[in-house]
Amino acid sequence: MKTVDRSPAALPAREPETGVSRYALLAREMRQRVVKGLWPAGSAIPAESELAQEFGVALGTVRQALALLVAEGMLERVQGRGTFVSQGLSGASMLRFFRFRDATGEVPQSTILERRSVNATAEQAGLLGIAPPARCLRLKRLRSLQGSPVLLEDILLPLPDFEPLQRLPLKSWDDLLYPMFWKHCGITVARAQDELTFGAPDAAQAAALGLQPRHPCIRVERRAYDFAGRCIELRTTLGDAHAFHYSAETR
Amino acid sequence: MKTVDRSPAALPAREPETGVSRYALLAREMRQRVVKGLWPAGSAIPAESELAQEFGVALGTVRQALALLVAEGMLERVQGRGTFVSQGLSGASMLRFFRFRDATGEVPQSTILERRSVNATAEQAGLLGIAPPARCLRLKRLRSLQGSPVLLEDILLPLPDFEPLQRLPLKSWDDLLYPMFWKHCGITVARAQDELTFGAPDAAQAAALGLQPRHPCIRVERRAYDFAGRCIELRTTLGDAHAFHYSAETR
DNA sequence: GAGTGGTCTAGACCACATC
DNA sequence: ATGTGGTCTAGACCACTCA
Repeated sequence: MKTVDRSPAALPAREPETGVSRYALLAREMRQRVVKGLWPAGSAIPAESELAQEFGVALGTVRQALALLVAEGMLERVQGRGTFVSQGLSGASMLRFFRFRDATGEVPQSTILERRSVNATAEQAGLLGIAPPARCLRLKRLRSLQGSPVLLEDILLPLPDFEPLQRLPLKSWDDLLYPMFWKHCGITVARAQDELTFGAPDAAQAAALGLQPRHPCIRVERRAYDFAGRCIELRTTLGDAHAFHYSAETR
Repeated sequence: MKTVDRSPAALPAREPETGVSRYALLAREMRQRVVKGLWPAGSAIPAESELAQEFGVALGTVRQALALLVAEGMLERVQGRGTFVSQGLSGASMLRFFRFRDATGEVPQSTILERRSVNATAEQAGLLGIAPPARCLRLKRLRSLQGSPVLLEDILLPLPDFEPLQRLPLKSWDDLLYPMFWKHCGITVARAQDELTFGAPDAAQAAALGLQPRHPCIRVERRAYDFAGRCIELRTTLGDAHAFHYSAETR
């Protein structure tokens, strides 16, 4: 059987050395461009045809790489308009773990109870990937629906990345935190990992939530990451266990 | 600009009438073949090239349709071997919502406490899509780890589909239910929807779990569906809230 | 109308599994 | 050796968005 003489070059489907496919390499390169800020969040990336030309591959190969990054949540495609770098999670609301009456889809009001800079514990510093003294911004935040407190949050953000939030007047804080991360600190939240457990609040926590001491609560421990995979937030959220309601699908 | 004369026919990318793409139509057809049993669970479906020939489309179009069904969990592809119809969920273990000490990854032992045929309530019949008198098989089942009861389940299965389980000697029941559905009733569980809430057990339930009356519990309400989208199981599971532990990712 | 992503074709070669 | 899915090419046309 004769082989076809392809021009300009008959490249193998995979890198012979590493065994990594070409579209996977493309995806890796484009991921780097987002992480390094060459393609900022919200901006449009070059058209498929341009990318194909730049990387010297066929259109279909570029599309395969793009599909990977779309599945990861890093890119978003809009027919007729272009391909855009994701702005990251906007809310990732803790409210999805709860169901409070007469409050479906509503954004709860936020009150910052406390804002201090502290040294993270060794464990926290390890999770955040920062070295001692591991300076952090610590927030205590109460979230309310129709005037009633529903969630109490304890948030740890590494400094100096979140320095702008240290000075920002508490009055000008928004109800949603992640858009503020982006607006004031240029930080995008790409992914959040939540661990739910059952537990009781301490006396102060119960009081802040308007609950009896030792009232059963659900505790959500969150770790949030940026597109580089770096942990950029540690958060503990407490809410009334009787309001707990979560829906999970398996397939 | 001249158009290329493609043979044998220049079909449009979409059905002009419906606006549905060709690969979506292909996927719909193949989905039907699985639902109707023409392609039974676990069997290999025809090769890509055969499908392309049968449907009169290019290979890439077939691949696009297959990718859809793989994403749905209906098909599984194995390089070099072929494409197979999924056997469905094997476990979908309730244990993923809990963390009992010294028991990670272990399959809990199952004991059937009760097996009766009952009439479903109107609500249950509606969910199961069956008409009155809505005969069902009702199971009460205790699941234990290292001899200690951990989960109490109340399961409702529509008759006559699950008739074989009505007669099967309780001794020959397996620890996992879904493989039994398939083995004895030919029913595949494609998808399960779980709703988690907080609540207290009644006296009998607490006793069965070896807990104090009113001990805090997590309640899991499950609806399981086959590939045709029909609900084929209603289940309520109770477990100690202190053992509750769930991990959720947002991206 | 120009530019974007979405769909589709008709091939080719590569890597893997099985006999 | 044969057959499978996985990767890749170099085109074409379609549907959508926006200036």
